[in-house]
Amino acid sequence: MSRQAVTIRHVAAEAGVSLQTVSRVINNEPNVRDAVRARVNAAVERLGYIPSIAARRLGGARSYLILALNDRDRTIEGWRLGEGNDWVDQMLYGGMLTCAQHGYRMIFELVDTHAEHVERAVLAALAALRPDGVVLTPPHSDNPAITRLLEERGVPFARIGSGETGAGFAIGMDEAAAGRAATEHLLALGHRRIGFVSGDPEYRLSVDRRDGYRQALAAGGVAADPALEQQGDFSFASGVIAAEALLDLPSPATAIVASSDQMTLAALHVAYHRGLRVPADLALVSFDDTPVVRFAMPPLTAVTQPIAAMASAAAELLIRASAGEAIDPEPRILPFALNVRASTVGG
Amino acid sequence: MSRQAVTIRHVAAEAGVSLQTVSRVINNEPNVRDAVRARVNAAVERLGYIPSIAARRLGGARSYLILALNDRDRTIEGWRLGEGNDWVDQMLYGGMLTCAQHGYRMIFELVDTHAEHVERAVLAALAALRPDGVVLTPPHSDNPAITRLLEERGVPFARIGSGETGAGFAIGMDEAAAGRAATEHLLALGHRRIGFVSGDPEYRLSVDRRDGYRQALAAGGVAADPALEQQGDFSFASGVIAAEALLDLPSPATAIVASSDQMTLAALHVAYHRGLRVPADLALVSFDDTPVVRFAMPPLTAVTQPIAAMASAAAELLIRASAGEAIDPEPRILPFALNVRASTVGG
DNA sequence: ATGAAAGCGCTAACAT
DNA sequence: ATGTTAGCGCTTTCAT
Repeated sequence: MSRQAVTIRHVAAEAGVSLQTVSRVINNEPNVRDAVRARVNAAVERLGYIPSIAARRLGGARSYLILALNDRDRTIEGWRLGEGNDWVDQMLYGGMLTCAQHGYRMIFELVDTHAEHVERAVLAALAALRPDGVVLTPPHSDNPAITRLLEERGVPFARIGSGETGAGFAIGMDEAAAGRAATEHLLALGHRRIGFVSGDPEYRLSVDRRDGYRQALAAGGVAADPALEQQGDFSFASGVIAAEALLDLPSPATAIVASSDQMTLAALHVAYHRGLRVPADLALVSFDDTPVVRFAMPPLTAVTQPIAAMASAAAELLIRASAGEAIDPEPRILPFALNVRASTVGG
Repeated sequence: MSRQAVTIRHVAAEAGVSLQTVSRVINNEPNVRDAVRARVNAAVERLGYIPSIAARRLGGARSYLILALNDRDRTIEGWRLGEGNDWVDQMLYGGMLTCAQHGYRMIFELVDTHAEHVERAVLAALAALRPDGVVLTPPHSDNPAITRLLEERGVPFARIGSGETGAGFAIGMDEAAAGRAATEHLLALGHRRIGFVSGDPEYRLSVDRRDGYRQALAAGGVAADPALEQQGDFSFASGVIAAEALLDLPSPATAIVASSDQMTLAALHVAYHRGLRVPADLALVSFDDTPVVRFAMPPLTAVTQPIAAMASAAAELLIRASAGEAIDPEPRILPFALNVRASTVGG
């Protein structure tokens, strides 16, 4: 299939108008009489005409492509391990479908945030694809090397999971509020020794969630104990170490909030091996709410990130922005949910 | 960013050669002196030149795009439910990375196999993207409306999970052998009343797996009992019904092979509610080996589909085929694995 | 409201 | 071995 079956030229001939008129019709531009418009649309329908995205990009200013950039190492590791992390799926769920609704396509790429030449990788994708917009996911969302480059180039972009102001559309959830909600839930259940396992500090949300935890303790009149705060990196292994530490304290934690499902699963694992009952001896609250938490024994209470909704909002904003619409640059804060399950109540 | 920053023209000027020579160098074509080639490559490097994929498609015959087509309803349902099905992830894992290695990109699209106009949807994607190859996944792989269309158009395509011969590269695993292996595993453990829950009959593999089950029983000298064969559709709900039926038999099943993780999880669920111990009272073997089986209690013995490997092979074949290479049309049968876990042995 | 001409960044076919 | 000439299928001026 080297030549396109039906081009704008065929449609123009079929409808008896110029190429330009066909172009106007398929792009919903003004200055076409209704009768002509109908005639062209009929010809498009009859011939089954679909514009070539390559030609549209080359001729005009738009590519009808939205580029989604994910962290290479973490994404591949997730795929390789098959831990059930569905970040990518949820992003596609929200992003792809919204793009499709607007006649756009989402192209998904992996970029290594740590490479000396992040810029090279991003520039290569920009040059090859010339997307109308770029969706950044953590930790790219707060990577100044990337955001600066996009800003310089004038490419509209969205930062998912970032509450920071600055160039690009920030779309996130209130991570601190989520940290508070998780902690308040445990306080309401009567817990006073609540441990917190934070995530990779490279991720801004790791700090925000921990701050929420501290706020909730303070508001609940519970003195902060630095020993109850452990540093993790989202991984199962780091969760094991953190949980061991929290349970080895002279006055051990009776509840743990961990910043990722894998770390919470690790805490569950540690509890099991110590003969602790969950939630009776140790209550657990997780973050992310990936599928595995529903299959854990007991199922885990967890904070849900609205990933699909964030991706959808990002795509929508970028498409409107690239169409020249002026858009409110304020950060969009999307609601999270705390799904209460048997790791904190009943069981 | 309406105009491209650096084009082939800039490179040509920088290197002091014609556009054509630059084109030859970036496409690794012959008839360029080493000295000139080096000069051009230096200019490319210095300017950070990356060819526009749109221009390449328009000018030449190749788009450097591989299109992967998945079933719309099932994929979206999987995303919505968040059951942990990682088919899409594994496909991207194998497909995207292999494409990237060859300078290609994989574009992922959803097509409803049931629509009266499947052809319309596929044609639209072909016309808009003009991919160099198409990867079909079940149930598209065996959908004649799609394969015929691709064949007519001369678009190279691969059929993942299809053992059937015909146009396109068939890349699958030996589903019957997998059904046999699962059954033999149970026979070896002494089971004689082995139930089988098949998947959606629209999927060819559903039939193949069941045939393998029958073959293993026959080879093991166990008489087939039609009551031990239940029809499911891959879903949890259908698995519950099937498991209830198998356990309600006058002579109930002591082991069940179910054609999807969700159906096996359903059987586990039913067993739990009936107070049956797994594997002591009921042994379970699953198909797919998605992440959730590792988190089930007990973890499930399961057959692993080599999805990433199949997607990788598909991408590789299509890229080579679109480069004009003559390729052996024989089906590629990739190895599966039976991961033995506590739902059949020990506990 | 419509059309004609030019050109986007590349590659194919044809020179040389 | 290298350069020149035409397009590819659209959108963008600019005319009318």
